[in-house]
Amino acid sequence: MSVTSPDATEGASPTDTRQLLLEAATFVFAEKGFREATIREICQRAGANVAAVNYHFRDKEGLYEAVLTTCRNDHRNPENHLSMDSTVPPAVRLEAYVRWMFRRVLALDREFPLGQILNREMIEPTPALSRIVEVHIRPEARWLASLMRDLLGPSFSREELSRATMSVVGQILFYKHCSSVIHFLDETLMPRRDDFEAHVRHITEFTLAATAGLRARREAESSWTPTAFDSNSPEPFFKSPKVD
Amino acid sequence: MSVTSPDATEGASPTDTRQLLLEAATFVFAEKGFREATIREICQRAGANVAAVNYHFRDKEGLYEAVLTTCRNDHRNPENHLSMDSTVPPAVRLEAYVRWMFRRVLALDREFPLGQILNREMIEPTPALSRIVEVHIRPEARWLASLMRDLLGPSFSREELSRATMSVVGQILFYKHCSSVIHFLDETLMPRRDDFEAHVRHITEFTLAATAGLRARREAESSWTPTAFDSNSPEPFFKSPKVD
DNA sequence: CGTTGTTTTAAACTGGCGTTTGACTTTGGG
DNA sequence: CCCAAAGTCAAACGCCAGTTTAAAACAACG
Repeated sequence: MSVTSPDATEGASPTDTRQLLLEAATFVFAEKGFREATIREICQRAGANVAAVNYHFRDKEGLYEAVLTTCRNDHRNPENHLSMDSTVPPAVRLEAYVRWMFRRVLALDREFPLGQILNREMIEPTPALSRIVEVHIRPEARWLASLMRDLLGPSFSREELSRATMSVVGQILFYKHCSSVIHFLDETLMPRRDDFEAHVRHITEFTLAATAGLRARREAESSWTPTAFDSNSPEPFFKSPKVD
Repeated sequence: MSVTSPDATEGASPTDTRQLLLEAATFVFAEKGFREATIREICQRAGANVAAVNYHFRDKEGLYEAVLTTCRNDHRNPENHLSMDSTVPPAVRLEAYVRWMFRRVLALDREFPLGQILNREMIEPTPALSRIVEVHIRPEARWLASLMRDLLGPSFSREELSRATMSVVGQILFYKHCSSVIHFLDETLMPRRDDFEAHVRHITEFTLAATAGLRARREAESSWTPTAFDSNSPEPFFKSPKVD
C-alpha cells in the first residue's frame, strides 16, 4: 500500500507534481481559505488530476499542513538584520522593525501568501495554528519584547512589558485586519504599498512618545522601586514554548 | 405568488417563526460564518422546517442581510454615555471609551454576536459590509477622532489625527483579532472577561503618554504653525458617508 | 521482454448543501 | 360553512465538494 507520501527526500525531479501542487495550494488556500478552497481548483492550477492530492498528501488537510510547513522560510527578509543589530539605538531599531513588518502586512497576497493564511487562522483556528505560532510568531514576539525593554527600562513588570509589545503590534496589524473597513471609511487613510512611510513614522513616534512618557512617569514615582523585573520574571517574556 | 417576505410590519405574534429564525441565524452566522453556516442547523435551532428560510427570507443571503439590519441597536450600551459627556476631561473620556470597547471585544459570542460577524466581514467582506460601516462604525470613528483632537490639539493634520485614532482602536482590536494567537503565546496575557482593568489602564495610559508627548513636541517646534487643521480639513474626520 | 512498483488518469461514489415542490394545516373574513 | 391566503411540512431535486476505485501509463531492473 504505502499510502504515506512518497518520501520527503527530494531526489525526484524538482518540477514534481507534488511540488506543483504545493505551490498551487499555497495560493488557493491564501485566497479562499481552507474550507472554501477546492481540490479541483488546486489541481487545475497545478495541471494535475483531481486524485493527485489524495495520492501525494493523505487528504485536503494533509495538503494544508504540508503547505504550512513548507513556506516556513519565505517570510524572513534579509533587511530585518538592520533592526536585529543590537548596537543600533532602540529607537532606530523600532522604526526598522515597524517598517519591515508594515511591508509584510501590505505585501500583496501573491508575494506573501502565508500572511493571508495566518490571517484566517486567527479568526478560525485550525489545529495547524499551534505550530505556526511556535515557528513564526514566538521568536519575533520575544525579540520585540526585548526591544521594548530597552525602550521602557527595567521598572516595568513582565505583564506591562508584554502589553506594551502588543500595543505596537496591534497598531500595525490593524491595517491588515481592518483594511476592508478602512477602505470604506476613507480609502486615503489606507497605507499604499509604495508609500507607507508616513504610517511607519507615525507608529514609531507614537510608540516612542508613549514609552518615553511612561518611563519618565514610572521613574519619577517617588519610591523608585525596580519592581518586578528580575525578581518576578526570570523569563525574557512570552513564556517558552509548550511541549505538546 | 408574493414571494416577498410577508411584510415587515410587526403585527403578528412576537414569537413568530420569522423571529425565531432571525435569532437562531444570528448565533449560527456568528459562530460559523456565512458560508459554513447551514440552513438546516439554523432551522433546527429555531424549531422550524428547512423550507422556512426560503419562505420567510428569499434565500440564505436574504436571511444574512436581515440579521445584519436587525441587530443594529444591540451594541449601543448605555454606559457609553459617560464617555459621551463632553464636559468630562478627555483623558477620562478616553478611559471610559477604552473600557467600553474592551467589554465589547471580550464579550462572549452569546452576548455580542454582531462582533463575531463583523470580524469575519473584515477578513472576507460580503456586500453587507458597506452598510455595517455606515451604520455602526463611521459614527464611532468620527466621535473617537474628535476625542483624539481634544487630546492632540489643533496642530495636527487630518491624516495625523486619523492615524492616531487608528492607533487606539488597533491596540484594542488586537485582543480580538489575535486572541487565538495570544492564547498560544501566553494565555495569561489575554484579558479575562471579568478582569481587564489592567489592559484598559495600559492602553489608556499608553495613548495618553503618546498624545501628550507628540503634542508637546509639535508645539515646541519653533515655527508653531497651526498647520492643516482648519485650513486643510473642513470635515471633522473620516469623510462623510458615500452615497451608493 | 516481463515483472514489479510507482504515478497518473477518467470515472464513479458519497454526502452535504441550498433550494424547490406539492400537499397539508392553519387562519380569518364573508 | 366555505374559501382563499398564509404558513408549515416531508420529501425530493440538483449541485458541488472530497474521496475512492480500477485501469492505464510509466520507470527501473534483471
